[in-house]
Amino acid sequence: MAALGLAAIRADTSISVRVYDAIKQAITETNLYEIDPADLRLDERELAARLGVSRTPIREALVRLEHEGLVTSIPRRGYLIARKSKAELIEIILTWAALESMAARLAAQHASDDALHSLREIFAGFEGERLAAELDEYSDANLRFHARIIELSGNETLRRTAEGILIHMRAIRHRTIGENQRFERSIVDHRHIIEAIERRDAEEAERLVRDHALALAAHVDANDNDL
Amino acid sequence: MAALGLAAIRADTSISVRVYDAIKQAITETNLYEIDPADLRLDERELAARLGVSRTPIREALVRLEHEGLVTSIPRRGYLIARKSKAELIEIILTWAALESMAARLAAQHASDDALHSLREIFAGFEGERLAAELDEYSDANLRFHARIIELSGNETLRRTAEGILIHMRAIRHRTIGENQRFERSIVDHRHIIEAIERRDAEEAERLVRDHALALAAHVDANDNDL
DNA sequence: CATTGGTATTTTGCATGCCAAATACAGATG
DNA sequence: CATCTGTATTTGGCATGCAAAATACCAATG
Repeated sequence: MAALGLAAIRADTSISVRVYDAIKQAITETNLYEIDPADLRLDERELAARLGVSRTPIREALVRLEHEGLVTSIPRRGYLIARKSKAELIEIILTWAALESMAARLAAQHASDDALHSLREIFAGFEGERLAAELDEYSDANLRFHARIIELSGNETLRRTAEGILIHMRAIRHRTIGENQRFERSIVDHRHIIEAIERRDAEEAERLVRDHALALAAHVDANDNDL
Repeated sequence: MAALGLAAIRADTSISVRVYDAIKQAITETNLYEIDPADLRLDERELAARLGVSRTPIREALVRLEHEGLVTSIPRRGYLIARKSKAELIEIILTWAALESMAARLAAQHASDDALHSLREIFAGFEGERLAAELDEYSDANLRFHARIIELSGNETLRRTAEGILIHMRAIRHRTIGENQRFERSIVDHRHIIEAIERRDAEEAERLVRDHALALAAHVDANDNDL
């Protein structure tokens, strides 16, 4: 009986988490900086009507999203999609730098060789001229690389903490990777990071990841004045 | 008219946030590791009755608390106060180490001299024998010190991210500070950290804060086997 | 006596209704 | 014509009701 190895069926897709996912995805896919400010407003009743549910799960989802900083609540006025100022974007990058650099340290110390190998695979196929041609795909790989370092730390608390910030990093990457020759610098940095982790040099891996992120912060600070 | 300097009255203490605060405080003040496991259960109706409100704000508060990791939700079963395993406590300390060390770097770079001065004031009066006598107060000062470093970073995103972890740190501190001669080591570490920040040595401040936290993690790992 | 099957009870998840706060707007007033 | 005031409308906050899921309990059966 117990030999069957059945996985528990999870009917845990409650309406409120589906609403949460739907709103989160909608926000992620929208370029927040090119839409009418009036569209930033999230009307409970309208959301409920469009998703075909009542207002209760909508409100629960909005409470969660507010906690992640994706929406802001104005008491008695409702919810707005949160646009980040340039100063806030820099704060986000620095916070991410803190978490990812610690993750790199932990990954170098504890992750298995097999797990580390997955880091190289992310960039497999992105060599030389292909890089510039498929910038969009590279930008995705870029994000996956940094998220993977967090995962390799094996620290679930760290991962969950970083998860709430990753979505904001996504928006930043898409807006900065295309500029000048940042991707050349980027791919060199990544190789050095991988090498440091693979040789189990925790201090160096931590330092490289932090400096890589700090450079991004400095870049956003110097450019991107249209935020 | 505008000369009166009136502060906007904030009726923003909605019931749901007051419920949130009340439950959070109740959890914080309880020694989770010495109570009957049956008392870990949070009954929506009971909470609503005891706080004199309906279940709606209770649920909103619980959703927030779940996001912070203070309670866990079991679908269709309700909410439980989350007890942390020893492994989870170590994860929490390492995550805190990541955030606080970055905060120390930023504080050394950007905080004003006046602001930095507040770091010394926290430990004013804790000298020599008074230390051992009033361990409880020292433990509080200890926490305020580390929280203050986060604040001095001037990074609001970092502060909010760390806030959700601080409450777990509180539980850890209370359980470890009393052991052997940790507080002697602790107060020396703190002095070095303050000095590094004051002399604007960002790299060293970051390193000292991180190592201080890593030492705590190692201590919990080696001792505290009764978790 | 152990185990299974069914029923009652408890409890969460969602829907809906009401109320109060905030805004928008129009009319009045100087 | 500008401004102020009162009213209507919109909208979020909370209470409550209902249904489904999960458990607890009990009886029936081998």
